[in-house]
Amino acid sequence: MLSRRFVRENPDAVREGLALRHNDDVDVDEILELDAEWRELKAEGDDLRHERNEISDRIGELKQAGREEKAQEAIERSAELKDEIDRVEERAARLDDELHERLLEVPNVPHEDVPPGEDEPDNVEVRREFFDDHDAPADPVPHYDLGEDLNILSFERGAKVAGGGFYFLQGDGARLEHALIQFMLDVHREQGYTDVFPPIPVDSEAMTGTGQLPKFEDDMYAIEGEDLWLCPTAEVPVTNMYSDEILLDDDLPIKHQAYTPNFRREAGEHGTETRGIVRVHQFNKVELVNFVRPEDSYDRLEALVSEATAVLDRLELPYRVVTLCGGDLTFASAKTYDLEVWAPADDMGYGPAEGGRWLEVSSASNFEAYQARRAGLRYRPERHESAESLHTLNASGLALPRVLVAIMEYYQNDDGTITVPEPLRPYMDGQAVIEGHDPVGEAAVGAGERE
RNA sequence: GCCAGGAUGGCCGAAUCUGGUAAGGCGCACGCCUGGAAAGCGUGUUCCCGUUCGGGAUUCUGGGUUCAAAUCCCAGUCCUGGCGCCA
Repeated sequence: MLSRRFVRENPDAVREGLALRHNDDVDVDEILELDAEWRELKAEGDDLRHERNEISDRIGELKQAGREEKAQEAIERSAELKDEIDRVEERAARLDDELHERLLEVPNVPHEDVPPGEDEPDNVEVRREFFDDHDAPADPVPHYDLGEDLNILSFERGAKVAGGGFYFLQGDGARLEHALIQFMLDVHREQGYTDVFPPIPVDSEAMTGTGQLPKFEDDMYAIEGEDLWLCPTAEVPVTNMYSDEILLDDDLPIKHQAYTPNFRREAGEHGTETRGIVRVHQFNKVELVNFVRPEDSYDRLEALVSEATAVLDRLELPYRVVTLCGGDLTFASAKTYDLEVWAPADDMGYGPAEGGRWLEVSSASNFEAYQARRAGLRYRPERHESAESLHTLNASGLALPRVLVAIMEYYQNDDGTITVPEPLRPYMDGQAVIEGHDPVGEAAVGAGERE
């Protein structure tokens, strides 16, 4: 969250940031008024308390000296003050709570590099890789059809046990998923990342620390009867793992990677564009989380993008990097780059001239001190006596299902098989081609092909 | 789940029984001292308000008793140990 002091001293910067985001839910003037009123009441309450503290000290002295009558007078005065303090502070506390709640709903102020714009089409392309002589099949089958043809994907069975938006990976499909996870973890370990495996349920405090709560409650799965939510992204447990701690200057930068399943309700997000495994309720992801000194965070953001794209580079999948415009920027982020992989099968609106479409597989964001302030993440800078907020960043490295989509569509062969990208083969006992599996059960027998 | 013990500053730790200035140590920063350093001495090292200076809050959290709570009472959270259950 933004600090009270920052909002008080830079209201115009906050207003401009909101305008760039096309956010008109936040009323800065109202917040400033609340703040001014709260400060006035706090000063009043502090003065009253000061007076009462002095009287209280005197009572002790008078009692010691045996001057009961004087002491009794002071006790009466103290009781009067107590009532007055209760009145003033009750009002102050109400304003304080209100102010806190309002501030939790103020998004981060975008960095000056963030381009104007309302939505996806306004994002600015930074670079594009592997397009010059790409090797996509002429007429690729969409992953959802191919996956069921090969019996490596089953949506019906997923829906049977958990409902729509869940799916089974089967046989080589599941193997490819495992291979990708291990491959990504190995790539990032080479880049200096330390592995962590976090708890999957997270509490409300953690969700508030990274900014998912209070605004985005509807996107999360809640666990009934507990103050717990299913992890929507490893960003939540990993960023909060050092909450309310003070790290040493020597500890920084910290680079953690975490593989976790992620759960999102995605209410109202179903349609042709999300068919298959492009937008599902549960997906695996390797997440990169950085804790850095404030002065290093923008250099780190650039490096983070390279660390995430290294996976696509090694897989030789066509992709591009875009800078998100103000309107597309997420709540807690000051600047974000999206990594979009090319899925050639479905020619949809959001895609390159070659056809197909862009699929976001990672968002690399600098949150500056926004999350650190909410989560209580601090460090002690060298040659400073007191602790201050550090900066946090994260990027997916990468979200699995969409990478799987890209592989299935980009590396599919004319005979309906899929070539396993070279770097993944060591993780699949050297297997080079996914040929699919025979269907299981009576449905297979009655499938019609035989005379 | 049951029983017992515990939670004090960046860290360690005293004060809790017996309510009245949160001791001391370590680390770190600044200053003094020094040719320079070490040692030593002093100041500082959480949050909030206010211009220096000051004031307020803060002993896990929330209530209560009291003129006054780290201290007494109630509830909760977490940690440790023991028992139980369990992949």
